Amino acid sequence: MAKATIRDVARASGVGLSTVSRVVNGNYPVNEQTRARVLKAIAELGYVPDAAARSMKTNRTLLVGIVVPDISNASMMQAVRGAERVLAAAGYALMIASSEDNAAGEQRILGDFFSRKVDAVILATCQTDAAYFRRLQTDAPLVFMERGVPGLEADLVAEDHETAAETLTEMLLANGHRRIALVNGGPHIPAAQRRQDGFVRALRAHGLAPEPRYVIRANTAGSARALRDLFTSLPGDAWPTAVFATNNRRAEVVVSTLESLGLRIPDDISVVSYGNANLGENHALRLTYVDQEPAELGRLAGELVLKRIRQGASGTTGPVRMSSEATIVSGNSHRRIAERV
Amino acid sequence: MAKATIRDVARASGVGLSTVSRVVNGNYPVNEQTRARVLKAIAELGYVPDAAARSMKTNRTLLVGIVVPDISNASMMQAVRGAERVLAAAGYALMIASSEDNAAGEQRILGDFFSRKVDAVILATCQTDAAYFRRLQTDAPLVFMERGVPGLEADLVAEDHETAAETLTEMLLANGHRRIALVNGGPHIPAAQRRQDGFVRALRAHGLAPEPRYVIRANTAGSARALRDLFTSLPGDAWPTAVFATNNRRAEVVVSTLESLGLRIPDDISVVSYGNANLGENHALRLTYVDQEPAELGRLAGELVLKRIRQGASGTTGPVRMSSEATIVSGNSHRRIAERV
DNA sequence: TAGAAACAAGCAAACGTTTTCTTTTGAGGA
DNA sequence: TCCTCAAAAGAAAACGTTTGCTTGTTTCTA
Repeated sequence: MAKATIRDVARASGVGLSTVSRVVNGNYPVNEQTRARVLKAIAELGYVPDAAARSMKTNRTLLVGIVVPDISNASMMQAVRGAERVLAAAGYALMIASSEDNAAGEQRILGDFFSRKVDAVILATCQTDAAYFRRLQTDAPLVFMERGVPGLEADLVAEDHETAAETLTEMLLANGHRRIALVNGGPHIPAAQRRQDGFVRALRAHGLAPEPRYVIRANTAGSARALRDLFTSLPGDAWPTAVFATNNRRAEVVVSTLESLGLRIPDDISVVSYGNANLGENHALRLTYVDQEPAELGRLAGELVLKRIRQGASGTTGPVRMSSEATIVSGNSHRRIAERV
Repeated sequence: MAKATIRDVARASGVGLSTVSRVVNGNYPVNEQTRARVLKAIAELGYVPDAAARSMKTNRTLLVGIVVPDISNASMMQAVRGAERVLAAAGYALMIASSEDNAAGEQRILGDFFSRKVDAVILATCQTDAAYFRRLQTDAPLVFMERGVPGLEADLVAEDHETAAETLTEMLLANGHRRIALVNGGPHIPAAQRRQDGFVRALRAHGLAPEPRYVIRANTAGSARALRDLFTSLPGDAWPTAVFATNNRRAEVVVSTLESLGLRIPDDISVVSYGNANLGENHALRLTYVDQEPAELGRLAGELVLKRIRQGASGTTGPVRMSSEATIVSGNSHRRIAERV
């Protein structure tokens, strides 16, 4: 019961090696009777084809590598799960490694993956060396997830921050809000910038200009302070009627800051967020937010990878950019207000 | 620049194939001069050994499979991360797949892993078929994580629920508490039973018997109701002075139930928990809890796997059971009370 | 100076498949 | 009855390594 090889099966069923191979792979016609004999032998010997030998001949490993900055980050892992679902269904297994948000680590991992001849790689990169990736791209399909590389022509699957933020802002505007505060991350964060662009675009579409006083850009702790300052420094009738927090951590501090100022949500002020925040089991508030659906993102990445693998070197369609559609989950943290003249 | 083989390197540097192999693997002495020549050729051709061919000869893939029920479960993934760290350092890559808490899925995955000749498998199983696993064990080291299989002699890395619960209870007792309520899951959950055993053991060690009225066993929603009933049905001087919630979800409902009863934590009642609960960004309460340290668990699993791989078939030490040490994180949700006579 | 030991490096045989090419077999048509 | 043709199955050559065995070249000892 050590390890049965194709040879053993051939001997046991009295056929040649090629016949066994054909039965296993089913890519050539084989007589029904002999097929049955072979299958029986396979079952009896518990034969399982050796993946290494097989991929040496076929040059395919049925292996897809995936690199993420942090393997314990929940949203990343949901994306991985989405990708895993579609890849596993197609017979691909997933190799995973975490770069620990470290360019050197990422390169080490990619080197390992490529020496293992993965059929493709999904990559949430933490570096921006376009030349490096251009070299890699020639070896196997490379699909970027979540973060792209400036100046690199490559497949990218990422949420559409701008449109999502625009849609959410749109909704506030449609609910009569005109003075909307944006609590956003610093300008060096690309995603933050894109979300702000969407926010501004929605305002502009309504003929409004973003009011600089209402736009906060700071780290999470700074955001809390700035928001408090905003409310304490302005007269009540100049207060924003809604606050847009651009990520979940910010949403949490926004809620607690507003509550500590004695404002009730949504009666006194509406709050919406990009991404769902955890307000705690007991909080009655259910946030209105843009659902990021990382699993959907992963699914897209997985399907793109499959497509690329099937295309092979041929039919080099140009790089593709895909986004999951932004959906808004409506909670009870916002309300319609009377439009002011 | 297609794909350089060892043959190309040999030709380019004017040596035999074996010499190149020896340079690459460094397991045989080779003249310093020729080694330099070979290394130069390797660098120039961008030669990378083919993992498939290599593992066909060596029967090692440097691949470890890991199966979890849910790839997006945070604590599982922290464990995976812990394992990944130590395995990556030893040159092993990780194949991951999620069984979706489904025995058939798990077997499909394991079949795939074994046909890929993984060097070992780490498994958070969701099935209990000991015979099935006994067969698998002969193929490659199999280390169970978190959940074991009754009746199976196998390596198991799991938290020591009993000791951890005992230690936490111990701490309450040392703080003068004598009437401690346990809010626990149903009896069919093995981990719940073990935690309760630890709880009881600590009480016994102090000459106390568990008071049945104080022990709640129900699902999360039922726990909330039962706890409320407990307090409304008992006279105030028979109330527990502390509540031990056996998991994070329960801790959350325990806190909200107690608060809704008008009890202040920790002034009126102490609360401790097995595992950290998320009380929300804004809650001033910081729970006292047993830290489960899943990453540590993963690290242990990874190291055990490495040990098993190194042992090979030889030195079959009996199956090992390891646990991470239980550490208590002390928050402000409990306090010392005056001992009663 | 001759012979033995020590060291370097090459040859070739695996490892377990897939696949091309060839052979065998049986059936159908003339 | 013979020939042709299709279908089925076998033989053997890869795929890119590792490694046991062998050969060739030094260097040291006597």
